[in-house]
Amino acid sequence: MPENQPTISDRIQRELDRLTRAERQLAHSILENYPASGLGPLATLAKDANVSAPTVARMVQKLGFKGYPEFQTELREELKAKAKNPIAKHDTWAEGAPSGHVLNRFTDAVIDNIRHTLGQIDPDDFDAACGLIGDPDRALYIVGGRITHTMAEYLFLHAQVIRAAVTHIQSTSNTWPHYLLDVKEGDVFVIFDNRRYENNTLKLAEMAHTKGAKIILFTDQWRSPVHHLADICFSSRIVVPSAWDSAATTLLLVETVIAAIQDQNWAQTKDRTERLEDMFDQTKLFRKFT
Amino acid sequence: MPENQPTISDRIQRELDRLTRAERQLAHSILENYPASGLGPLATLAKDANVSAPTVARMVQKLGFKGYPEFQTELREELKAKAKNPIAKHDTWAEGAPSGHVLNRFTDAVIDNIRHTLGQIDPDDFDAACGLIGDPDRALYIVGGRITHTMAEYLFLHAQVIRAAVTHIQSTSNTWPHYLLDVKEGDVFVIFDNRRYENNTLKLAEMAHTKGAKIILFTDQWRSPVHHLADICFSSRIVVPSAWDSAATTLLLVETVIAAIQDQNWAQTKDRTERLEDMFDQTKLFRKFT
DNA sequence: AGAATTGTGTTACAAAAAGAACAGAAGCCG
DNA sequence: CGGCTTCTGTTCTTTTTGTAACACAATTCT
Repeated sequence: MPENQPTISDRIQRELDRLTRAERQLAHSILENYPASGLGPLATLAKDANVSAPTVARMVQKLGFKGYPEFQTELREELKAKAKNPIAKHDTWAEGAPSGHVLNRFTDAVIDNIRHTLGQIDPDDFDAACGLIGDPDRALYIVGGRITHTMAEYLFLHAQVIRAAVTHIQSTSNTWPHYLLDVKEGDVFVIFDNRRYENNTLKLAEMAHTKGAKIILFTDQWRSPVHHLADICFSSRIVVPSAWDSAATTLLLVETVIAAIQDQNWAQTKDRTERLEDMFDQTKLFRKFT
Repeated sequence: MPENQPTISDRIQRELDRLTRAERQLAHSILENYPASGLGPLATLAKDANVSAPTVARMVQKLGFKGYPEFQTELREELKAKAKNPIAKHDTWAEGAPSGHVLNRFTDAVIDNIRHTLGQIDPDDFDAACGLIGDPDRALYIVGGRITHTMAEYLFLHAQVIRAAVTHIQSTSNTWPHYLLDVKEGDVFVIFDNRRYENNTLKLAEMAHTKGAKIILFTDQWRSPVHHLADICFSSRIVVPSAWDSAATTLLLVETVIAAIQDQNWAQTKDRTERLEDMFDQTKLFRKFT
């Protein structure tokens, strides 16, 4: 007896399309901390979602309840049922999937990776790395390998908005030596290298090192050989129940770096973002007439 | 501050001796199905416990609350906190960094995103999606936009190893219409589209849809307009303390999909991997002699 | 671009709930 | 056993809360 009565949360999601803008906004607010927010007074819920009270009343009726009180009553019933259920579905991420489902196994592993990785990071290293990456007086080179290339590109795309003088190098390409021509002492290399470590990447790192560039390395728990040359090294746990490795933790670090350097150079970022938007707009206009 | 504030349940139990008969009766009724019953109207609670309404009001004041509404508010807060803490017990992820450090703030947000996202995924949808993506009889097209392009590429790189007939399309490129020439009914499109949703992506989706292709969409919590055309839609929470959005959750899903379809087609994957290794080796040999 | 439709917030009203005051019941002392 | 204290339920008032009606805003369609 899996009692798979659709929960109110399910119902909201299913009707999401049929809802209007304000109602959707409200719906998300409800799901945000479900079910607690739905159990408060209507007005509070409305305020939290930045919609008017009647919107709440209307949506609730759209969902098939007679009124807000009835909605709350069913929410409480649901909560009661859930509390009664002795099944500890608390260690399950995707509710409704057995705990052995790949969704749950994989997520478990990734969360674990994150915890381990973050636990080993020295905040000072991190801040120092952000200082280097965000420093507009140093040219920034971002290097990725075959798979890590995606991480490199992700960082590149964002760094490009935040600051000038950013270059993205694919170590797998034959053309990378060209990029090294202009490297000066004090320039910064962000290098991604996970197993299986790539020879090209190591060569590139050596050259950069010789030229006196600072090297920040993102690697895995076993550490790329590049780490001997690196000034700062972040190693992520990347093991997951799969034939491949996970880049999720690395991405988390990259995104955090982005957030940090964006804060650090906020004035500049804002300006550059606006100019970028302008240019996009112009592109669109241009397209219109073609 | 490990916030080991005693829960209201604790408070009730501790005060149990100081309560009178009717109040104790009520207290037990509250604990019976905690916290659901306490979140309903006062009168209901009174009736369920076979006491009068003022008894409820009095007891609640004895527990130190100003009135019943305040009691309820705190109950809701407690519920909210509880829902947040299935694993996020970690006040700080990066030990040694203050909890306000961007490393901790960001990680918190991402874990939260993961939790929300996974909680809303229908495992059947997920399995269905994997079935389609892994089906070697259907051509697979992977589409990304400006930023999501990195996700698309990540999936592409792995899918390519697992199966044949995989194509990676950048919706930002002008050349995408060419790729649609050979699309047949039953082919599969995996489309990534986060805000700000891209018009090109929508157009592309429309064409694919017209041709009778199956569409699997990875989008954010507000859902790209493509979702009207999608057969299966996964929406990730992507909000983080940054001017940009987080792709970490999306990546987690993508990696899980990869793990799933790799299991599904293990024999094939193994074969292809070996052949790929061979080819890499040959490349290396070739280089050796140049 | 204008008209019709749909969605949304403000106001006003009705219902309901919580709190206060009171009166009756039960237990506890002399 | 009667008077006192403590507890409990009923009634009434005040406040809060939900809902309905309206008018304005946004959107869509023609």
